[in-house]
Amino acid sequence: MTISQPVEAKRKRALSARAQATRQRVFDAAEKVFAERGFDGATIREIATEAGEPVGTIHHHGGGKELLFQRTVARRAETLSAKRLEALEQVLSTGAPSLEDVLGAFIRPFFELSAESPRWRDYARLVAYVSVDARWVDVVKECFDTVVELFISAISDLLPGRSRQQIVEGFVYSVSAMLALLTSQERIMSLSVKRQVERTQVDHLIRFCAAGFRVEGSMA
Amino acid sequence: MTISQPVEAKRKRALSARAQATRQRVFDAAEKVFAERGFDGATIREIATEAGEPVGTIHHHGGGKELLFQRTVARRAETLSAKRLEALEQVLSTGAPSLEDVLGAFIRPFFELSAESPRWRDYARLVAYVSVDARWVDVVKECFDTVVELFISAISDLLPGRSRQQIVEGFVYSVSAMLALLTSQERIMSLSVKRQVERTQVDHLIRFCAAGFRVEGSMA
DNA sequence: CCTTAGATTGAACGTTTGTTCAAGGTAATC
DNA sequence: GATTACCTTGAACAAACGTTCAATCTAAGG
Repeated sequence: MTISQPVEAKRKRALSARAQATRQRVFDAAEKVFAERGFDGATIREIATEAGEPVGTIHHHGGGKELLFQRTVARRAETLSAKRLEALEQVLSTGAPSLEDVLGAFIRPFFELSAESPRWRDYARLVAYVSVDARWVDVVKECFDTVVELFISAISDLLPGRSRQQIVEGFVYSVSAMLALLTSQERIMSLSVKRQVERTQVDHLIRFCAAGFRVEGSMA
Repeated sequence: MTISQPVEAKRKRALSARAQATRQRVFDAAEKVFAERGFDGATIREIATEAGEPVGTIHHHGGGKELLFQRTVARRAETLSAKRLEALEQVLSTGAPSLEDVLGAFIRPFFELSAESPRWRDYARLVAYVSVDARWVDVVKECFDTVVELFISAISDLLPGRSRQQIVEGFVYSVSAMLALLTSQERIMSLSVKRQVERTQVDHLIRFCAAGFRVEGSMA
């Protein structure tokens, strides 16, 4: 017996260019359909139609509906986290960052990506969906908690004396407000006039959250 | 032909005591299951099992899955709206209400009801579910917009000079933060220590939102 | 070249889905 | 007490669901 392979058994073969393109079509379609209909409302067959692939292919690349969903959420998470981390480091390197700077480093990247591509808008809605369903808490933790922890730490440094509990609560409020602006423009619009998320709205959101963080301590 | 009925054809007969009890069992079960699994994840059969009724009864009282869902959302809406309205009038009658008073009149009733009964906690989760899904915007409007309009108006009075757009945005952020506290305690807890929504957390939420509203105008 | 692991395809399977319906039960109304 | 309208019940149905699988094709490794 010749030892033609390392002891660690078999290595995964790399995806061919065609297979890689197929996989991307599958995940793009999954992202769109999951964002529109949620996990339970989406069907493998609708994803297959959207992707222009037969149903078997969805299962082959996705590994079943549940795993496909988790992978779809995870797929863009690293890109988003990297952008946030870069923005945070940029802001911390200035020496004396404001609360608005730090919150902006978390919030702005998502809006920038959303402005670039409708796929990122789908992803935003998907994340909002995931955040409201207790069933995916572990996926959310896996995807985002490392970076969230760094931001919580950075905010704590800016607000000495606040308990971790208070910082976390403020952060949860900020994230839910961010997702509300990312996804429920329709509701804002139906009660108002505008047609699109504008820079001023993101600025408003950031100021709103920063003020909320700062107020802690006053009042009975 | 004797005119035994008014021109307006047939009148609905009142529900018997038994039928009323059955209907309540149906809606209580629907509320619980919809809150746990969402619209698409819930099944009529699980609702039937939860209610201890045969499947046909669910359809009879609910009028089909979609109508049952809408009715389940609407069922408690009036109670909640009435409590909010009462609190708002109470606060406005004092002459010089603070922003915290007005926001508290909107936010506190939901937490008070949640503290009273697990059914209201189910309802809170249901409302959170509904708020994130564009498919139910009309239901949300129908159920809540009248009262929301009054609160927006009251807040506008307290913050003259702010555009309606800004007030609406702030209100949307506040509502999403409120729902986040109502439903995602698990997430707050997993990053923190506590075990229950406490009065101090509701106070914190209200101060957070009020500060966000007030900050508008400063900063570039 | 040959070999072989993976990718592609779509028909088929067993469940579960929301809904329907006809039969029987209950209680208001005259 | 007869009539009538509604409630209750569970079996039955067609459609849609996620998944499986054997056959076929593609292309990388030797």
